[in-house]
Amino acid sequence: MSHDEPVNGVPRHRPTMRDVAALSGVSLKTVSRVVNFESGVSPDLIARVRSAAQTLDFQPNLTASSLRRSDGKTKTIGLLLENVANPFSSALHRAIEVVARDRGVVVFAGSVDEDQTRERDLAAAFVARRVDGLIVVPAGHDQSYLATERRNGTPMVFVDRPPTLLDADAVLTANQVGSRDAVRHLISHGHRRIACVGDLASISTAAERLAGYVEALDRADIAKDPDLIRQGIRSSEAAQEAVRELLQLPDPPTAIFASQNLITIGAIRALRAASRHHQVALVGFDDVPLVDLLDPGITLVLQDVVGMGAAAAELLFRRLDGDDGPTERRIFDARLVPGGSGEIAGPWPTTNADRA
Amino acid sequence: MSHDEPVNGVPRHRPTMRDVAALSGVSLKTVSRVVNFESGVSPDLIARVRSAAQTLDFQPNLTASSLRRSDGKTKTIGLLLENVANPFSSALHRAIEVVARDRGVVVFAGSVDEDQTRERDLAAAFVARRVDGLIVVPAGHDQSYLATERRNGTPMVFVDRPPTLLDADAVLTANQVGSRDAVRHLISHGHRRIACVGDLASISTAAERLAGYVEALDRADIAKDPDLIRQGIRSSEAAQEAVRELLQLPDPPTAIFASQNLITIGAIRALRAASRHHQVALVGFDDVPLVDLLDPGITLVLQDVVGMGAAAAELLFRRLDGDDGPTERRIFDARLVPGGSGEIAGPWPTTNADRA
DNA sequence: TCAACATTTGACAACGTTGTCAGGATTTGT
DNA sequence: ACAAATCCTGACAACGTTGTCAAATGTTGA
Repeated sequence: MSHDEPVNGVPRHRPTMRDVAALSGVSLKTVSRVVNFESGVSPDLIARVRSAAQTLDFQPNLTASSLRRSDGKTKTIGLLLENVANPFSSALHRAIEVVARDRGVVVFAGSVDEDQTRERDLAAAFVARRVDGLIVVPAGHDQSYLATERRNGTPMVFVDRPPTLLDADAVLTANQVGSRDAVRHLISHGHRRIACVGDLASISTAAERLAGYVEALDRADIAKDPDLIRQGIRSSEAAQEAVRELLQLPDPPTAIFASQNLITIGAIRALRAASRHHQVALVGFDDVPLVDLLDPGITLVLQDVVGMGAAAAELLFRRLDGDDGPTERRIFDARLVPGGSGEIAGPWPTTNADRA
Repeated sequence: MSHDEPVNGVPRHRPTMRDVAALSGVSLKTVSRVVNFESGVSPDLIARVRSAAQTLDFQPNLTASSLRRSDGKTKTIGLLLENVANPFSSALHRAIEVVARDRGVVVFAGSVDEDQTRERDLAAAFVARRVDGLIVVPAGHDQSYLATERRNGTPMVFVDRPPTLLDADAVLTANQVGSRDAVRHLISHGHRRIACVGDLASISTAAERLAGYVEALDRADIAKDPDLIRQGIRSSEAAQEAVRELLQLPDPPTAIFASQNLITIGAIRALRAASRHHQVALVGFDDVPLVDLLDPGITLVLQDVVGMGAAAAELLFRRLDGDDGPTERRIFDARLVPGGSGEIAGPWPTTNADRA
C-alpha cells in the first residue's frame, strides 16, 4: 500500500481538488467551478463538493492556480525597504499593507540595507516568485536591471528616491523645499552660522536636502562655510561625533540642520553631552519618536510617510488594473513642525521671513 | 501570426525554459539541468544554454518549480505580526529576515492588529501560497484552525504568546518574572502604593505581567488595591488618561508599573502633564525609543527581541530540515535596566531586596 | 414527435517546471 | 573487434490547477 493511499476516504497527503472530486463523485473541473464560485453548477453538486472539501479541509493551491490562470496573477507584491525595522520603512510597509489587504494581496517585504547587491538579489527573489508588482525604495544608482521585468509587464513604483536609468512611477518628498524651509526657519530666528549634517551625498534624498540648505543660505546671502557642512554620516553615533566636533570649532555653529532622523538623534545626544541643547538651535528632517517629550522639544520637518505609502500602493494597483499611461511622479510636501529646538534665538536679528 | 510568435528569436512573452531550449537547440530537460547546476551536461551545451538564457534574460519561475519539485518547497515563510509598524514587531521581523536571507528564503509579513479574524485570514492567505513555514504572534485564543496545516507538515513557531488549543513550538519572554522583578525594584526603592497599568487581560502577556505584579506585592505583604490596577488599556492615549485619573485619587500611587511600551509612553505624558515625573516612580515593560534622552530617564524591563526572532527562525528552519522532536518552548529572560524613573525613592524605607 | 436550444458536466490539454527512464554515443576491458 | 560499462541527452509524465470544447441531459416550440 502506497503511503498516498487514502485511509477511509482521507488522503495522507495535503488534499487536492482531485481528492475532493473523488470523495464527492464529480469531476475535477466541477470542483474547480465550485471553488471559484463559477455559475452553472447544480445546487446539489455544489453542496456535495462543499461538504467533501470541508471534510478533507481542502485549501486551494494558489500557486498552481496562478500558474494555470490566464492572467497569471499571484495576488502578491514585493516591497524592497531600506530596513524593515526602521520607522520610516515600517510605516511605509504598513500603509502599503492596508491598501493591499483590501484587494486580497499579500506582501513580501525585505531589507536592502543600502546595499546595491542586496537590492538586485531581493528584487530577483521576488520576481522569481512572480510577484504582481514591486514597490522599491532603491539603494543603488542604477535600476536598469529591472528593465526587462518592466517590459515583461511587471508594474513598479519607486518611493522616497527616484529610479535611475529606468523609467518608472515614483512617489517622492519635496526634499529640497522642505530643507530650504527648515534652514530659512533657523535664519529667521537669528542664525547665520548654521551647520548641515547629512548622510552620504550619493543618496539622492541626502543630496536634495543639502541643496535645500545651500539654497536657503544663498537666498539669505550667507556665505557657505565648508567647516559647517558634514556629509557622509551613516549612523547616529557618527552624527554625535560630527556634532561634537562642530561644537569645538573656534567659531562654532549656533544652529544645526540634521538631514535625517538618525542624525537628528546623534545631534541631540551631542548637544546634551555638551550641555548646549538650550543654546544651539536644531531642526531635523524626518520623524523621530517621542521628541515632544524632550526638553526642548525638537523642531522637525515631517514627511507624509503614510500618504506616500498609500499613494505608491494605489498607483501600483492602478497599473495592475491596466492603466498604461505615461509614468507618474507624485511629490509630497514636507511640513515644518516647530517643537522648541528650532526656535532657540540666534545672535543675529530675528526676522519674520519664515513664510516669505 | 500569433502575438506569441518569436520576433527574430525573442519571444514576446516572458521567456520560459522552452524558449531557452529552442534558442539553444537543446531539450527542455537539458535547460533545466543547466539552470539547476545538475552535473552531467557537456561544457559545450552548458555554454550554449547559458548564452541563450542570457540573451533572453530568462528568469526561472520558482512557483512552477516548487509545484513540480518533490520537496514542494517555495523558499518562502509567512510572518504574522501584531502590526508591522510597531517597533517590537518590526525588530522581530528584521531578526527573522536575517536568518531567512542566509537560506535564500523570503518573508511574507502581515499585521494581525489584535484581531482574531485577521489572524485566520492572513494565515490562510499564506498557506494558500504554500509557505514552507509560519512564524506567528497570535492575537486570538484558539489556534486549532492551524491543526490540519500542522498535520500537513507545515512547521510553525509562535512568538511572544503561546499557541492555544494547538501543540507547537514557541519562543516566549519570562513575563511574570520580569514584571515581578520590576515591581520588586519599586518596592525596594520605598514604594508600597504601586499602580499597575496594563493591556487587555485576555492577552496572555498582559495577564502574565499582571501576575508578576501581584506576585511581587504578595511576597512583600502589600495589600492589592483594586483602584491601583487598571487593565484593558489599548492605546497610549488611554494610558495617559488612566494615569491622570490615578494621580487624582485621594491616596494616589507613588509608583507606576506600565506593562507595555505604549502604556509607558502614555504614563510619561500623564506624569509630565501633572509635573509629577520627578516624584512618581515609573518602570515600563518593553522598549521605548530614546528614553535615555528624557529627564528622568525611564527604567525599563527589556525583552531580547532580536534573540527571540533569531531563535524562532532557527527553530523553524530546524523543523524544515527534518527535526521532528517534541515541541519546544524557549523562554527568554527580560532584563531590568535602571534609567532613573524607577529609582525615584518612595515614602517607605528602601531595602536592598532588589536581587533577593 | 422531433428539431432546436439551453443547461450542466466532464475529458483533455495546458501553465512552467522537474523526476523517471530509456536510448544513443562514447569509452573501457579483453 | 566486440560486449559491457559509462556518459550524456531527450521524451514523457507529472505537480495542482483552469481554459476550451464537446457530450449528455433537459426543455421548449411547432
